[in-house]
Amino acid sequence: MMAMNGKQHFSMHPALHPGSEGMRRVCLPAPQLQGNIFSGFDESLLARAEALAAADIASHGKSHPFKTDVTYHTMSSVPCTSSSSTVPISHPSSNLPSHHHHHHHLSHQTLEGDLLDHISSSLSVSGMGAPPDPSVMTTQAHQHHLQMGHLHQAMAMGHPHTLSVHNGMACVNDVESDPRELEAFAERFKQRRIKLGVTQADVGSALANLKIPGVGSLSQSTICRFESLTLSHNNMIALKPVLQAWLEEAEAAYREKNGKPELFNGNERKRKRTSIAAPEKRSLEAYFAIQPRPSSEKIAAIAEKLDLKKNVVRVWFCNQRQKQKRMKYSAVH
DNA sequence: ATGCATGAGAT
DNA sequence: TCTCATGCATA
Repeated sequence: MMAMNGKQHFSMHPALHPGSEGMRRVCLPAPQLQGNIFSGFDESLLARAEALAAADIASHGKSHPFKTDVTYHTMSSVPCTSSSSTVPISHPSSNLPSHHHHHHHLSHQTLEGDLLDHISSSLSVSGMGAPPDPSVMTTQAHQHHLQMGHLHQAMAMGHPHTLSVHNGMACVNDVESDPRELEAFAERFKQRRIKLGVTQADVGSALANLKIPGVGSLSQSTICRFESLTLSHNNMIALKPVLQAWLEEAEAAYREKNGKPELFNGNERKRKRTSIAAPEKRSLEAYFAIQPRPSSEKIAAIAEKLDLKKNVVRVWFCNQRQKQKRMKYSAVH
């Protein structure tokens, strides 16, 4: 069940962001300086990675007749339907279909296997979704929230509720929410949301009805990710008060038998999503294992080898990094 | 529930 | 150009 989807209000990006003063960043994310250990010879490692990926494919016994299975559709962003263009449609379609040139000089001559050892180990690590390099994650996912000053302000005013600030030493003055607290809340939230018979999409739309300054609607995706804790720690912290506010209001309305005005629905969809074929994806993962942050040149090279658009590869790496950082069961629990 | 993408702001 | 918060489209 996840049929109806109808959200399109937005307008919370600018307000949600830190603003411009120094109200946040009490603690900065851990500086991820890794993967550079190979900087000297990552070129060859990249080549090896690909070879490894290929071997991996073979070992899986499902080699493909043609590796150029890239099945990306071109996205045709249809402006908007005449009626309500609430969507900030202004995508100048920054996707310039720069046709790939053919002049790569990436020597992928698998020479031996001395390096394969540690490559494969790192491969298996990242491939299995294991904790991504503790040196980068540990601190990152624990303490530092304070992000949307506006949001917090609004929440604080609307709800003298307070959550839990009984700590020996408070960071600054913000709500101290540890992972467990969030996890618990997320679970409660989902449970009660379902109890109310409201879908994730509904919640997202309904948020706009809260009239909280700087808070607009959210998508089903975001609500879903909140419930499953697949958002960054900061994001979770920021969204919690808002969702909590909604929950309280919704339950109050429920008791009064007041059906919440569900907003409207009516969204035209027209857009195809790029899909990277399994073989290519495996290669990307192999590359990522040894170099999560390839340079522009390397990205270009990889893109060429895999016959993917450079931008697609770049975005893939960005998303991969994000996933690696997202919460869930990070470290401290 | 998740993959690929956009955009604003930070570097 | 990257990071981060989010979203559309889709499995």
